[in-house]
Amino acid sequence: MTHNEQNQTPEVDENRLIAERREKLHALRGQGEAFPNDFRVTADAATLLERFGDAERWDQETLESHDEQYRLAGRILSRRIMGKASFVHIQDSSGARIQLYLRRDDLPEGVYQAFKQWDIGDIVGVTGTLMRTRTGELSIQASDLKLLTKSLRPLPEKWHGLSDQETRYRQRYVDLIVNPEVRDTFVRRSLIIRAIRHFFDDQGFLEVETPMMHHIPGGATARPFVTHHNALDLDLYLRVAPELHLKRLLVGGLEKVYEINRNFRNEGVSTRHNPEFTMLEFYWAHADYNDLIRLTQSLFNQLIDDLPGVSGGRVEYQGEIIDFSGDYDRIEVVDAVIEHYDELSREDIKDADKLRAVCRKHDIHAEDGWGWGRLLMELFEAGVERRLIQPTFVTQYPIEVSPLSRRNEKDPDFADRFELIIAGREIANGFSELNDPEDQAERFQAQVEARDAGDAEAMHFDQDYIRALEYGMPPAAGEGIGIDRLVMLLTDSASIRDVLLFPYLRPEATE
RNA sequence: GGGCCGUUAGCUCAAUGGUAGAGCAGUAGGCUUUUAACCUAUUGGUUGAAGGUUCGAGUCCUUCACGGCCCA
Repeated sequence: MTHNEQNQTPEVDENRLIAERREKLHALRGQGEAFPNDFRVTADAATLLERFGDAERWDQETLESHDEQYRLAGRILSRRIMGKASFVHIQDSSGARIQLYLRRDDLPEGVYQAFKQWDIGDIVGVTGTLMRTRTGELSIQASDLKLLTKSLRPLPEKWHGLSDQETRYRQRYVDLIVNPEVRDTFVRRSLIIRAIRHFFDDQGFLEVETPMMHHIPGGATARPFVTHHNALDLDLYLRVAPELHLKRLLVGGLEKVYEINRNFRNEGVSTRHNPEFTMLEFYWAHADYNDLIRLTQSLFNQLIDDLPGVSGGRVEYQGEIIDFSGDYDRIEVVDAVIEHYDELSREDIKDADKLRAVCRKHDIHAEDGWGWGRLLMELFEAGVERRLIQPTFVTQYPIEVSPLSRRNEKDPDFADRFELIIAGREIANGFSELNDPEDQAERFQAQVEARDAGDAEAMHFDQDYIRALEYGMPPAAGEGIGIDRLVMLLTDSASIRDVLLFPYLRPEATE
């Protein structure tokens, strides 16, 4: 028995197709270097198709006189062998597919014979000139061809491709090879994140990195993952949010900071939740939540405008047209709830018994220990949130559910906080920051009491954070934007798994 | 956590409780402008796992695993 059960057992799914390819590989080993790395490309498929794609301007005659040699490397996706000539489609690093025309007599001695033994999935290097076929497809007429990597496993079928969701997520590398739209999604994700960085850099924010491993989890109400440091014999938590560290930086005088990084929350997995996910958080001294709203709106206006394929700030998401242009609607939580629940009036809002009764009436989950603030939010989430399709800033959240936010000066039971709701989902959450160390200590204490009463998501008391506030944190505002959910919106993806290269899945059953 | 659906050849899918099949891929042969190339022949299965019912189970029942969708 192996002493490391985590490591995979040897391959057991070796089938006949793989065995045949393995034999071809063994033959290759006998003929010299089987995995050469001396082929260098001079062109890529997308660029050639872009530049020479116009069939009128670049007809066969013009291409012949162009007479330039190109070297491309890519994976064979399909083959049509017609005796002493063949057509092959390869897909290269650009993601585009280009056809090769191979004629025995154009290639060095023996190359064509060797090629006929190669397989779909093999990676090849081709040297040749451009041509246009009788049916008008821009192709490369090969003068040389080299096998760069032998593929041992057959690719999914050329026509139906790979559609099994589980295999697509588990073997994303195969999904990326055969489903071009998957590649497009992740290219777009990268563009979005780059644009966000660019925006914040432009606004004078400093990108920082704060710890992923915390002694005291904090910054969000969520269950953390626990891990263990062996040498120090110490339990550590994977961070649920970077908030408290970023605000320590405000104390330290880094007054405009942002971080784009992973958070980890120990909760269920669904089409909207992955145990690890990417969050943007940014903090801005001498600004309040109204400044954040303005900044967020300009971020979204600009981001969506610059995105390829978007016009007029409109994006289609799952059949709904979402308009990101202009100013977004604003509504206070209380107004939204009163509007939606006829039986509630403004005077009832701080009446927990009344709210609890309304929850019961609408079959909304409510726990005994919850105060009016928490109940109000349950009513909001159950009845209102999913109806907010167009971007909407929902403002003024109860203090009970906002343990790190600054109190509203007119009604200290509420926080100067907002969430940006789009397509019925929370996309951003921001607020004026609480920088009163004594108030913060009391709020931590309330969280600890909730923990003791059984709320596993409640926060811990972070003494060092209080100490930092006691040195004085400048008045500030801060915000978090869920990158995965944003990318879902902007790639029309129904599931968070479709915007994560390697979404979390349970381990595959072994044997 | 609950409900519904799914898991059959490498891939995509069929198969009234009664002989497990097709297309693509593969293999062998033919074909020097094809493009889901074509023509001929042909290989390939622990039907997710384990039990049960039955003369007989891919199909019915139970449990489990994994996945999808919805709900909390």
